[in-house]
Amino acid sequence: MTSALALRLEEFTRLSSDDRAAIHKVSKVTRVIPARRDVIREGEKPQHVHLMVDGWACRYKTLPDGRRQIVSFFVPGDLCDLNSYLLKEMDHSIAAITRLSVADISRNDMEDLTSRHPRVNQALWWESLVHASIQREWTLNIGQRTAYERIAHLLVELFLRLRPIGLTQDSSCDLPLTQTDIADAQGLTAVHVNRTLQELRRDGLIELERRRLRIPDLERLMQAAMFNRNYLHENHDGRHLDSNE
Amino acid sequence: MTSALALRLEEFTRLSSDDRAAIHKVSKVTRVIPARRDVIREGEKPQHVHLMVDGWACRYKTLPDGRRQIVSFFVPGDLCDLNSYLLKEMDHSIAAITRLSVADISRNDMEDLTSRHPRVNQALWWESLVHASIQREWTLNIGQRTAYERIAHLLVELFLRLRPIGLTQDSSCDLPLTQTDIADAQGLTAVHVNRTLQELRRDGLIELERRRLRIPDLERLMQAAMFNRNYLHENHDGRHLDSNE
DNA sequence: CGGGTAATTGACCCGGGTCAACAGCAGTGG
DNA sequence: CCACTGCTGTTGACCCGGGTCAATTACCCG
Repeated sequence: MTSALALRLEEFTRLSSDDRAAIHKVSKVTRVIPARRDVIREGEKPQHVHLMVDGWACRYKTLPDGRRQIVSFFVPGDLCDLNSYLLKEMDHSIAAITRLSVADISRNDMEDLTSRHPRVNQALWWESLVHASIQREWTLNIGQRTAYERIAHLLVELFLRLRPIGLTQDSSCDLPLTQTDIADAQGLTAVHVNRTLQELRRDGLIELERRRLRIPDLERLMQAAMFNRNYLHENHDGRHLDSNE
Repeated sequence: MTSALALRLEEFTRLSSDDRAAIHKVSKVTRVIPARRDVIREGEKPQHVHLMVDGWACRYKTLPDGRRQIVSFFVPGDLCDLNSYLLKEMDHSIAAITRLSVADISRNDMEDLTSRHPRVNQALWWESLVHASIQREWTLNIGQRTAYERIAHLLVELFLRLRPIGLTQDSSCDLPLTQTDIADAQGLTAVHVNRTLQELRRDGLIELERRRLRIPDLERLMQAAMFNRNYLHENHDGRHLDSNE
């Protein structure tokens, strides 16, 4: 079975079976974290690259008075901060949303992987550029979109991120987020998220219950969100690489 | 005279005079852009790394209906997206705020610099991690802080970023942003920024006129902003490198 | 069945938005 | 030197999206 990371990187470039094997080797689960527990906390010293093998997680920051902002979600195949060992301490925390299987990859293993597999190396950098781009889109999202657009946008983004790693079925997917999670991610309150989700349902844009999301008409939801796919830098089969040299 | 980029990188690590010379060579201004003009636009293909040599710029994104979000500010010594040539097209635009001198660095020159100067290479990665961290802090800022806190936070951040590159004088600095710029960056309206700046002045936290900012008591302003310096990952003299191996 | 978390609802409120007028000031051209 | 233009900053009156508080109602799981 192909690892989520390999599937993800193949969004950008074609990998050899050798590349895939190397990725597989590095995707070995080293820790299983119960839902709602921290993976690593602000202030700690980053030692490893964390690869999400299975389950969902989020990055969050808090203010002294307890206000909390989720700044990103992680799904399988995502990894946090390639080079983070350069930093003295974490500026944020990472928490499991579901039960989470993580591969803690050492700096050495990472260097092995990237130096022996230039294609993978490049794909990893692409991955981190995409994450930076997502972060910018979130800034736009929270800064400019209305609650209705914001939530629609988030749902589309997550759906599109789950697709290449095989975690969607047709027009639906699991969505383990609580309304409070969505609220913390979008700078809203849970109450307002609840009301806005009802509006989205009423408008026939989504069906959502029991942690299960269905998007009857993706195009229409994207329109409601003013969703512009370009920020995800989907590449497919790496054709672009050849054309960009 | 030392280039802003070198000063910036020396926040992270000590550079040899050889390193500094290499940075200097790459900091040659290739373009001067009038204030308020785009440096590069969403949809274009990124060809170079852009190094801000002199003047201010911003990254922004827009929605189809014209809403605009500034997602970052650039000051001298900042560079955009080390590896952006991996992407097919820009997901955002960059605009000059003041008259702007840019060094467009080719992929080759970049590779020369990084392969021949490992210290610089590492420092550049640190730089990009810090930018990612700033982006996350902005998400927190817009998502959770009040207008008053937000603006205070932005002013502190900019002041602290200007300091290592020698663009502050004691407790003051030039601040070429208009109130509309601040509004677009913080998800507010210019009207509200105006009122909030007045509050900040009234509370004696800032003096601001004619594009000149003075912060009489930085500590107090930081407190008002709930400013936590850790996200800037200031390192000083690179002592940490030794301790992290 | 009990206890806890997540979702929902209602009543009310407020931070910040909108709209519109106006003032200050810099640069330009005559 | 002044009039003109255009941007930036300021102010006032009014409004609304989303917040707050608090009570219920599902669910979930042992």
